[in-house]
Amino acid sequence: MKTKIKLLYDTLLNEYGYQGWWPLSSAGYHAKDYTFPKNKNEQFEIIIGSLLTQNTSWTSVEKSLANLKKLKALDPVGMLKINLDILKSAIKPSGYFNQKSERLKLLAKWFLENKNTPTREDLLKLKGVGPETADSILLYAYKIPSFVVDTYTKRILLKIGLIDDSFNYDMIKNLFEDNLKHDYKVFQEFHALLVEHAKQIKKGKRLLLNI
DNA sequence: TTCCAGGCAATAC
DNA sequence: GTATTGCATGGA
Repeated sequence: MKTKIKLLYDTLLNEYGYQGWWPLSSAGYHAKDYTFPKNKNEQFEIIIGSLLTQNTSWTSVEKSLANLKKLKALDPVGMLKINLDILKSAIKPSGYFNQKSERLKLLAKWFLENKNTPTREDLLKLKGVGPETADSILLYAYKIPSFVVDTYTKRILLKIGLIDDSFNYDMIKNLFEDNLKHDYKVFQEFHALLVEHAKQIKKGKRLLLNI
């Protein structure tokens, strides 16, 4: 028998289709193509995108990424070299630019010094990287099946009654990971689908799914 | 104008 | 150990 989690996945996929995350400045969304990132620079772009998108809309992040690209700071070496004040103005659209600029610099340094695939614990030691950002980096930059839980995820599960308010980040993460095959492609789609669904609900275009 | 957006760290209690 | 607060911009 299918768990409610799997049913939710099938329903969302049927409703919205493949999401093609993580969007990249060069390739954009890339539905059904799970070969990204194709190189170290794309991997780094996902990492800094995951930091920039904290508590900020993706459209704001896209502006910041475009600014960084013009300044040749969308790769780790360029990020390390760029003047701090110029960096701050480049990422201004994403908010929290004082904190984020410092953390981007540290991420670039870390990325260049550590060539091996990081563990979740490695990532959580980095300044500005909490549970969601760590899982995003693992899942989208390194293709490791680590489920990403964001505020949307919790809100949707609450709404359909799969959890109550006492569930914390790790409990929700485990709920998904215990009920799904550990396939990074499924984890990537599922998280992206939850975000899309939440956006549709906010726009008032979708009602509660029948699950 | 107020609220919130693909959170996290520091501080308060 | 849990709860609260600051961080900052831009669009609805």
